[in-house]
Amino acid sequence: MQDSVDHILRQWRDARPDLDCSAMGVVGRLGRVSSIWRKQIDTAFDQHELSGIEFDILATLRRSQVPLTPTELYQTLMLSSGAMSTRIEKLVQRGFIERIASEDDRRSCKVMLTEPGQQKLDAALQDHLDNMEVMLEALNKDERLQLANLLKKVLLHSR
Amino acid sequence: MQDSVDHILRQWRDARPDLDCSAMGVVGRLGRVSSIWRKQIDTAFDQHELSGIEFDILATLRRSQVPLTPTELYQTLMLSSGAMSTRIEKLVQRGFIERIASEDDRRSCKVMLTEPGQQKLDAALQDHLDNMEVMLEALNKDERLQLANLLKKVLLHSR
DNA sequence: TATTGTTATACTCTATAACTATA
DNA sequence: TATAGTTATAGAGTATAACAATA
Repeated sequence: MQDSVDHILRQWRDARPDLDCSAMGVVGRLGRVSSIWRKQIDTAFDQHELSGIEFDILATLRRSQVPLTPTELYQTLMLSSGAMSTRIEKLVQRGFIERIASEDDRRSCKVMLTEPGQQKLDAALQDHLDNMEVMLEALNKDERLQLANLLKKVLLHSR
Repeated sequence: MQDSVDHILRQWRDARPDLDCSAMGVVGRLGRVSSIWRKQIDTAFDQHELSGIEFDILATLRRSQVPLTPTELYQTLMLSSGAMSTRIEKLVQRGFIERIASEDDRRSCKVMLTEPGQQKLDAALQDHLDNMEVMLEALNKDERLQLANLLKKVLLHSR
């Protein structure tokens, strides 16, 4: 069975038989899966009127179980402080989070999930989990574990 | 050995012990690897003053070995016609591609690599291949094949 | 002086749709 | 009428840096 990457690899073999393009078989496929999954994930978030980053902010707060500062959030989610401020403000306006002024340091604040924010996240999270199960349908339990372990190996090496 | 996704999974287990978040172990890791690799790939392209899409356009023309129409290019690379026109014009201005008017259909044209364009692509491609070898360092031959095959299984199921 | 968080600015990239020329 | 390709417009998202308040 041939996929789109096999087709590309064949074209390269014809056009540049001198090159070893085997790495593309891995990197190219991972990029394509990521792109397809990204769209599918965003479609699920769309139904809750959340962007991927808005979901990530709410989810980070939810699983931490404690309020976090904007600085902690932008460092965790690898965004600039300015981009995080804008995102936070939009979520505040929609009533999903609140800023709580710090008592020790009057420059700082903590960002906390509101009750509607938690409900919004929990609903989106459930759909997200269901969605991921569909995305993984092609693989059985053992293959999922294999894939996770190979990716973990790459991650631990990259860091 | 624990990676960042293990940490997130542990947080979810504490905050929402009722949920099965195991799919995140696969999908989350794939997203992270993709994001890390994407940056590393773009860094290599940057050194040749090419964006990822500009590289893709030149590479598509190179491995096809024949001129392609803008329509074929935007369908292959999944961009809008407008976005493709803009990209093509920039590459024409830099002398990497040329538009050849069609003789049969005067609305249409073919996009062809110039000699400098081919040299630019070949240089960027060599660096890209070297770069991918580094990205895959963590995995041996057999593991790379396993990873490619698992991803291919996902791809064939998604299509 | 340094740091926290916000705001203003400018930039990149895109899709959409209007548009021209041709089929 | 439909199609190929271009152009104009507007929108989303970002990083950067200027900024105000506080440490």
